[in-house]
Amino acid sequence: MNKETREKLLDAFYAKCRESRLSVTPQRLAIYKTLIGNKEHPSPEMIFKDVQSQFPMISFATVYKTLETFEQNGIVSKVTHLHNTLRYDPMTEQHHHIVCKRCKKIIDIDSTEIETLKIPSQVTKDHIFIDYDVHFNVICAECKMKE
Amino acid sequence: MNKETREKLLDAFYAKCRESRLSVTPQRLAIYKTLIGNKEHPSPEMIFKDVQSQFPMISFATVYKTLETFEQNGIVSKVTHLHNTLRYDPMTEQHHHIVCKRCKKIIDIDSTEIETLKIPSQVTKDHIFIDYDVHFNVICAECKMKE
DNA sequence: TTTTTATATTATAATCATTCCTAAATCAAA
DNA sequence: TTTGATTTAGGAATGATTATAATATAAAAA
Ligand SMILES: [Mn+2]
Ligand SMILES: [Mn+2]
Ligand SMILES: [Zn+2]
Ligand SMILES: [Zn+2]
Repeated sequence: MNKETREKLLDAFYAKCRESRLSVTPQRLAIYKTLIGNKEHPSPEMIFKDVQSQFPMISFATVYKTLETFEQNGIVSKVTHLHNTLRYDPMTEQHHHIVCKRCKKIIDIDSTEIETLKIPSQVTKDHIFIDYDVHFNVICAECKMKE
Repeated sequence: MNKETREKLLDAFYAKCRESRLSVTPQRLAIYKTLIGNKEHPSPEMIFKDVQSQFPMISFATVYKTLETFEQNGIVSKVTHLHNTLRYDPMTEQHHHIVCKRCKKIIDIDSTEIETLKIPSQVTKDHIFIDYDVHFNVICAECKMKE
């Protein structure tokens, strides 16, 4: 990643923080800098270790909290859905799901309702393709009402 | 769900167990029966509670182990991906991922490589649609080599 | 049917990721 | 600068999952 892209992303970070009324603390900046250009989709632990080298006093709780805050303000995104517990399905044929972000309800999608994706060459090229899953993230009717 | 469908699923269960050399224990049968026709995509805890009512001595470990065994033998499937730790992404624009089932490596897919899905009416009908994610599950080159 | 042997189960302890808590520190608005 | 709100560090607490080891059981063999 070149210097200008980096500068631009940093500027955008400051802008978003201002917009969202988030203080730009040294910890937050360090965490964000660790993420810029990071293609690993890192876990909180990886980020913690990374930041720790330049910032020995940082705490785990800060990393978790900061990432959560960043996500809520559109500064980073989460790759993992339904993270807190395992969920099983007796239906083993490929099908896809609607997932409520609030209550974690999972609903099957009618297979006829969704077109089949062509597998990108990037997938087949270097890897053994197994299958793919689509999650439609929503706020369900019940959760919508509760607002 | 009618009786015949149920019978058929149970027969298939016995067949799969025979095929995979899995003993059909009362616990396994009870767990499978709980799953038949279950549309909730239940967690191990939900399954445990359900089975417990007819099988008071069952242990949590049995439920976990059984579900894992079932999954490895194609008897049930897991809805949750990348379940054990959170993973973050500095790129907030919608894009999709290749995920290695073994090492949990996550790779971005070139947006130009994948067509856009039409949002099924089932999704928009009752829910507030937010976005969707596609995970291509693979065994990556490195993991393939290690075999 | 009995014996045998591998496999499965239970109960409990251990682990791991994540969240909670609180006093102290820091930020930014006035 | 003062002030009030926000953020942090550090450690304890929680909750999900996994490991362990002794006992029980299923199913293959005799
Ligand atoms: Mn399903
Ligand atoms: Mn990504
Ligand atoms: Zn909901
Ligand atoms: Zn891999």
